[in-house]
Amino acid sequence: MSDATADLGAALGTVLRAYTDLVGPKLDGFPHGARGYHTLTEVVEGRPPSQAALAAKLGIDRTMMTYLIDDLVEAGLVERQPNPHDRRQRQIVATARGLEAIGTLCGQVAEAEEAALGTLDPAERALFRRLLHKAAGNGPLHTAEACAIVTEALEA
Amino acid sequence: MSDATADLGAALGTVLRAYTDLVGPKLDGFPHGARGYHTLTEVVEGRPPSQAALAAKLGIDRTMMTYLIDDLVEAGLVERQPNPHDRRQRQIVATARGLEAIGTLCGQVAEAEEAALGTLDPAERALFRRLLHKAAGNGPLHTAEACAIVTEALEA
DNA sequence: AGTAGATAGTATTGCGAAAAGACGATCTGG
DNA sequence: CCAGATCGTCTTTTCGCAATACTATCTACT
Repeated sequence: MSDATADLGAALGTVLRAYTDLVGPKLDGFPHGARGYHTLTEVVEGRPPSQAALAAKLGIDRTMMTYLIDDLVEAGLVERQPNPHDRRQRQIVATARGLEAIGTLCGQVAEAEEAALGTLDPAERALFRRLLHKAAGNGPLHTAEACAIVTEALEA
Repeated sequence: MSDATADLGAALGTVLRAYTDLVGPKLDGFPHGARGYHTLTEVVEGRPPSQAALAAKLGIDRTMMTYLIDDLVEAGLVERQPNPHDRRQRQIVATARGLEAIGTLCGQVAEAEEAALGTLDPAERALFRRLLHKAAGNGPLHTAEACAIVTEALEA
């Protein structure tokens, strides 16, 4: 038994608050703040997703995704492209400007994230990230490539 | 550099969603859901806190705390008691019924929390909890006592 | 003492985000 | 070819939450 302390939720909330407090300001001008940034990140890695796929992945309603994509398009960060295989869907692809934005921001965001884990020493932070990713059901560190993908794409 | 993957927020959100999806139903009838439950938990451990202290700890506005406490009082789970040292404050104390409620629920909540960490094996879950608590700035495992405190108090 | 400023709790108001429902377009299975 | 499901969009409604204001009380400074 021991550690099943039943207050995981409270701690989770506290850390999430630290996250939004520290990361939020870095993403101030960004369309929908952290949510918009996460969306763009999700667009970059992997195949161009449909809006429904994005909504499912980010856990938001598909009716919201419409407006979110609207604003990302308006900011010139992504484009809607028809999917030839299914004309109901719109594939969301990042523009050059979108890649550039991530390239600029991901460093600052990573920095703020580190600060949000301030009470953990570096080794613990890395371990925490690893466990968190696994808990989120993402591949071991499959997400680590987001920044790499961007910088690589920018060079091309 | 290595692991500073800048998507801690997304993973955090995913895990939090799993948490609310699994724990939420268990706390369905509870006054303000998980938030009310966390509040009551906070009330039980440590000295009877003021409403402002609770609000600060849980990261919610003090204007909300009024209604939250109102509903907990109405449900007979806590009481407002004047603080003799500061007559502006109301000390929030748990009633017998409140203790009983936690005693009944904390097991179910802990179970649901474990499920929310489903992709982690038991050893990883314990480690994750430990790191999360430290990241949240709570003492090493100071929170582990909540359940223990309750069961102890119920025996008295 | 006495006054000014801060803090605790409460009541009221207004706003903005998000879900619900409906709709046309399109795909899939029988 | 038809029924049902899915995708994206639009409209409407709901509701949580913060901002504001007010009273009572405490604290600090002079």
